[in-house]
Amino acid sequence: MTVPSLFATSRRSHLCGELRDAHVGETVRLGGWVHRTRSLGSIVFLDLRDRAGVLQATCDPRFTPLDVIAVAGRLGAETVVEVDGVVAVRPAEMVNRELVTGTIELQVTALRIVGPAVTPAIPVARGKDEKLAAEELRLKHRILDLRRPELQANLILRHRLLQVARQLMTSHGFLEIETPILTKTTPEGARDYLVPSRVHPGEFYALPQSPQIYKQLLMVAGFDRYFQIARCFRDEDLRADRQPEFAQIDIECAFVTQEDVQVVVERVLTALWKEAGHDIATPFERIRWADAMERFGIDKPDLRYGFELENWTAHVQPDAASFVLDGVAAGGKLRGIRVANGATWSRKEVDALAAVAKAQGLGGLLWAKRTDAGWEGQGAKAFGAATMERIGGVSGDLLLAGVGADAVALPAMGQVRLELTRRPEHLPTIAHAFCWIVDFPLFELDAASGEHMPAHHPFTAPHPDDTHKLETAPWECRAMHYDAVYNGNELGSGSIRITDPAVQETIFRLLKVPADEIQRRFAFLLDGLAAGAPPHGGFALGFDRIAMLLAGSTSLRDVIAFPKTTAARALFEGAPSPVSERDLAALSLAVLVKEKS
RNA sequence: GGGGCCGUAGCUCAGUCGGUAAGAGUGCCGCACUGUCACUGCGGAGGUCGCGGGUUCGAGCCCCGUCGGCCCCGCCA
Repeated sequence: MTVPSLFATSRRSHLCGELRDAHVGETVRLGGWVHRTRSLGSIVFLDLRDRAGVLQATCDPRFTPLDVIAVAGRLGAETVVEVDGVVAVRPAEMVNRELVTGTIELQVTALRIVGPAVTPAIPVARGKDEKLAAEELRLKHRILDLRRPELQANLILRHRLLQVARQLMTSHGFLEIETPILTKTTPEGARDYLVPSRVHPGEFYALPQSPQIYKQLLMVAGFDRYFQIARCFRDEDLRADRQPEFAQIDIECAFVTQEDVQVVVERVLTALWKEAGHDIATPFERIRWADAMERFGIDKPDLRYGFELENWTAHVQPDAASFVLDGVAAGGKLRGIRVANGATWSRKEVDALAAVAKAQGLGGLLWAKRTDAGWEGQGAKAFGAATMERIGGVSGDLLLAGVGADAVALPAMGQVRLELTRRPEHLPTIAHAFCWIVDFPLFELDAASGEHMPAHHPFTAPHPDDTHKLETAPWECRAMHYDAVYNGNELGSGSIRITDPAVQETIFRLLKVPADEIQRRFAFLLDGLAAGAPPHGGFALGFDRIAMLLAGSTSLRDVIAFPKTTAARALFEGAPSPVSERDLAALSLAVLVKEKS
């Protein structure tokens, strides 16, 4: 007898999928779902499935009562059964190498149907080339979809990652402290989910967009190192990598510098990647925000690829086309990308890239191909021979370029670069490319309103070297704000916070937040800062996104048990849904729009 | 708020130029089968072509609207 299974209960001895050669000869009792059946008449094979895997249970008249074989032969998929039997070695020629349990099988002696199942609306067991059901159906019949080994593996991985994060944080002296879900609007700038108060008619709680203010107050309260796997809610339009509710590994610590926080975050990420089977190197490369924009045209560069942006402005010669000269004279820059072996691209392929650049607001994408015969292409004409000479290139090169102000040309060329990295012939040079983006601007211009907004949130401390600019040139201030970036994905954001009430007031003044609004929204934070606040800072990691990346998936829905659709609906449970007039009245609410029929 | 793709049997899909009777695979039901592993063989049932309107002698196919799903922009860290 081997060691008893962790999963043994009064009704079973093991999980189906945990049995191995070492269990051969043991009499076991199992419970599981009928994954598939193969009835040969007198012999029936059942694939029994549970969260540990699939095991073949064999019903054979040599060891199985005939009435049991009869029942087994008519079992429908997804029926829950309990079986008794003996673990046996399979004959050598009957081994199934595709199953972890493929060298053994269960010789069934008894079988009970404990959970009859209607025919599943979408299949759980799938053949090798069989496609998944439409995602709409998978979300509607989520319990069936969740039975699929792939999603089981994803949620099991997610669990392990959560435990690793908790363990790492705890071992570094961080305290897990929960903060309210029913709270007050927070400063992230997304739309809030609101919850009406019954006892205070006309008043609403907001669900937290993050525990930002609470975690700062916990520092003021003396808890020194805090973390939480925090649920956050943002009422914005969704994407494959955005859900209306999501989890953050939320971190805050006192008496720290930016580097202290980064070390902790690097340790968390190292532990998480390790748990998923990857060894990564620390410290991560630090890239200043301004440099990231210059080199990659984006604040979350994918460092697995080259194609860095080049500044060719100084190469422009007087014989270049007038729109190039005018663009440069107006303060624009010439930003280019060099694609080795790109000269063989078709006009159609280049035009597709140009469309990407134009969609980003660039006037047009200039291109030039270098062949043995020399330069060709509209870009070569627009620049002129002298400029092309100075830009240089070797035969086979494709040069791509855009002229314009940094605010337009850099992001546009950054998107062109991203398109280049997506081409199948461009393979990543490394698997895991982490970096820190540091020295973000404190403010950014909001295109819609023309007003300055906090680049991160209004509690982010100005960079100490720029604090003196707060009065003279505030929009040039850099911030103590840093992002962790992985393979072109933003994993999280953090900052050192303002602890000087005078600086905080200056920021609010610059943002034109009216005094009464400051009082209404942030008094409890400002009072906290006045009550003796330690220097502090923190970070928030997007946990779902990390789980998605480590699961090798491209959608958050694959790592969330019950996710929402892109229209923020829950198809499985049917939320949101209308409520009765009575319920509305109790909340002193009235619905203005007609219900959809 | 905007753009794109999709919606035909339980599931995955085909359905040509608008034309007689809307098909396949799988699943489901029935029968046979003692070593299968996406078992096999034979037989059968199964359709509001998402929904509503329009054009037409005639619509799964064309047009308008609408609902739902996915992807993207805006928005959102």
